[in-house]
Amino acid sequence: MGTVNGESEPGGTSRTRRRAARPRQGASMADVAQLAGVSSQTVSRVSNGFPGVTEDTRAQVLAAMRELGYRPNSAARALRRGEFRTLGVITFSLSTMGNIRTLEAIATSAAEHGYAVTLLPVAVPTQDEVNGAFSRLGELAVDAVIVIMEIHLLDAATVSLPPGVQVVVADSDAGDRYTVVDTDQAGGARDAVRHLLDLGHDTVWHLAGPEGSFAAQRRANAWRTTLTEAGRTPPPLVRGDWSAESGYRAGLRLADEPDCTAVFTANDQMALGLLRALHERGRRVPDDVSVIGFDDIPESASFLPPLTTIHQDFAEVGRLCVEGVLSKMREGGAEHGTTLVPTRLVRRESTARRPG
Amino acid sequence: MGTVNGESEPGGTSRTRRRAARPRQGASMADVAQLAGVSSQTVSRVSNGFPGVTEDTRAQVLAAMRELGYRPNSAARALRRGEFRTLGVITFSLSTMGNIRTLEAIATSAAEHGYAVTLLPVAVPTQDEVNGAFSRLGELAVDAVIVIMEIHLLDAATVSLPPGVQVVVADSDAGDRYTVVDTDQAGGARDAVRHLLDLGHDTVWHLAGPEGSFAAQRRANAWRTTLTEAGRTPPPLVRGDWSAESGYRAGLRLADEPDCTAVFTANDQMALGLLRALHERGRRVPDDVSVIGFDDIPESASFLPPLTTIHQDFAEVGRLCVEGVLSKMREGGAEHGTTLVPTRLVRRESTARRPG
DNA sequence: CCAGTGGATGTTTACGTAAACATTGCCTAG
DNA sequence: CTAGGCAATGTTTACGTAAACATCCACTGG
Repeated sequence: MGTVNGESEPGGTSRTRRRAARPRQGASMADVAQLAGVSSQTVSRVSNGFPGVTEDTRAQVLAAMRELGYRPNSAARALRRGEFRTLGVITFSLSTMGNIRTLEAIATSAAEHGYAVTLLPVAVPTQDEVNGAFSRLGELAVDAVIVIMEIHLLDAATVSLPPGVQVVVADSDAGDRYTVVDTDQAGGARDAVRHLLDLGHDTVWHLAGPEGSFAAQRRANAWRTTLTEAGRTPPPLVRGDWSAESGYRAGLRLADEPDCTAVFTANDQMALGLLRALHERGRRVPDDVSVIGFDDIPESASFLPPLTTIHQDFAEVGRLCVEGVLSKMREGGAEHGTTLVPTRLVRRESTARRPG
Repeated sequence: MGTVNGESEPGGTSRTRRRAARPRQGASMADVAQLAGVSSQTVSRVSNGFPGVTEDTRAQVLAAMRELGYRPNSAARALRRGEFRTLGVITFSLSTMGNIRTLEAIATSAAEHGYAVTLLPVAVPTQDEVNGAFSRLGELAVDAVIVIMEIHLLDAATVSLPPGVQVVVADSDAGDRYTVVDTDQAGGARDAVRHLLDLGHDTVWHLAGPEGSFAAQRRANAWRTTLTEAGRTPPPLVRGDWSAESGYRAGLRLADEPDCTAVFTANDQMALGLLRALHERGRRVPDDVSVIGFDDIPESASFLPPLTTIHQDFAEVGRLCVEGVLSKMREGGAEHGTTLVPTRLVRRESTARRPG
């Protein structure tokens, strides 16, 4: 390590020593300016694409930049401009496909706006962990934050944000306290139930997600409400845990319900398990039982039969999160509210008119 | 825009105007220092937990920090220290489970080392896009880069990194040109084949991944080599595209091969489809046909029957990427090489002794 | 009793950039 | 022909932090 410096050489100027101490520094504006024979301000103008520079001068500066391999120092930029051009994303693990797709869309959309994305993973969804993520945030180089997290975790956290840092929350329904972007869970569930009622089914069974999940709860509520409003009696709720395996177990039970001709499953994975159980029990889909899912994961088009489902536009959610947080930054807006992203019914082959 | 300034007011000092122009700035060290009645250097010492500060003074400074809601400005810090404490991750979309789990482990591990993670998504895996990501990187506030990408995409790219930025590549086999951390694909495939041979099967069929994938290629090569070394004749290769649907189609074909008693599938999704096809054709697993997968996705334990598979430790890959890149930064090492993360055979119920 | 020592704290400075202001020189209108 | 104006470029300064160096003071040992 020490051998690199060559400190034994006595004549080293302080400049040389500094360089040696921080070898990763590249060329600065001053270096480029000197080589190009202009002032550093002109280099800055070229670097930022500002007007007021002759074509000749610009070319000369660009040449010098290339020769020195100049890269603007983003720390100095951020310090000078007072902003980092970076968005922080707090998310509880990347375990669900929806979160990931949302994150991906956020990253892409942020890049389009010239923003980078910094990830703040929360390993365990405890209150402490979430609090920790938010306080670490204070020291982090971000201008705004997007939280992808169910609201009950956020609720528990003592959220204290650095001044001037805006927040948008995805996957939540706390529109009264935060700016929220979310899929229209209720609308999607309503469309699913209505689709089955329109096909002539007397009622619709529901295979719900776990109790802890607000998304599951909202879908279940909308299912119940829609049935009640249509004058039907909601059958007993069947609960899974989002997994295909839990859908399979639920399916074995539902296969034994003779008057069960239509099932709305709270996600596609559980629908997959359900399809398998019904198939094993000799209940044909869609001839005997219609099944509709939720999410429209890539595989659902390849299920047997291809699954009718409710498409969620995660990409749009991510995009709106970014736009929302950027506009809040510009306008300093503090007002809350929820932006709902509509779902779309995707008709495939797992639903049909009521038998008989 | 101009209306915000209130420029008509004549008496505004330049200081006031500056504040108004950048309202998001919080308290600085100077502010804390003034309130605490100490110098800003002392605040710096407290902020960084340096010794040489009386307990009294420290308490006073901390109180002042709390009162003003002081947060260190990370841009100024980065500028001063010459490093960002941030790792960049370049990845081609977050479409595969493996990449995501690796990314998650990277983020967690980086956080443990006091580093943040910035995401550089490459929307389309074209040469231009990859090049673009690498050049954007130059302006980005990162000290080092981890690339999660198959090597042929990286190969095509004209990779020019800013000086001093170290790189580690995951999911690749270019150990001669980069520092690589990867799952031991060949070892895993070999274990899978040997497991089936040990169970008495004459030979092992292989349902491979798509031709474009190096991971698929390495698994297929190891499959062939292991069979040949054991003196068996490799059956014709069957190719899928990683999807369950392609596994199902392949399964329908394999079900008609009477001497196919053992199949090594290049991933668990295809194994799922294969299981379904075999079930439909009345070929019992594992009684008639043994099936082994690769990856050990969470669902595979719930397949019917639970899938014997090769566990990939994505978390370990991510962790090693971070450690590797950090140690390269410390030591300025330029030497390349590949670190292999071992796989593990997970015995469940889809494999059994050869029938008859 | 005083020089010496070392811990606590203060002062100066530079990091690289870009805003604000200053200067130069050429072109045009009167 | 010259004042005025504008485009191109240069100079100064501050952003917030932390390293390096300077200072102060209390205590110790001879």
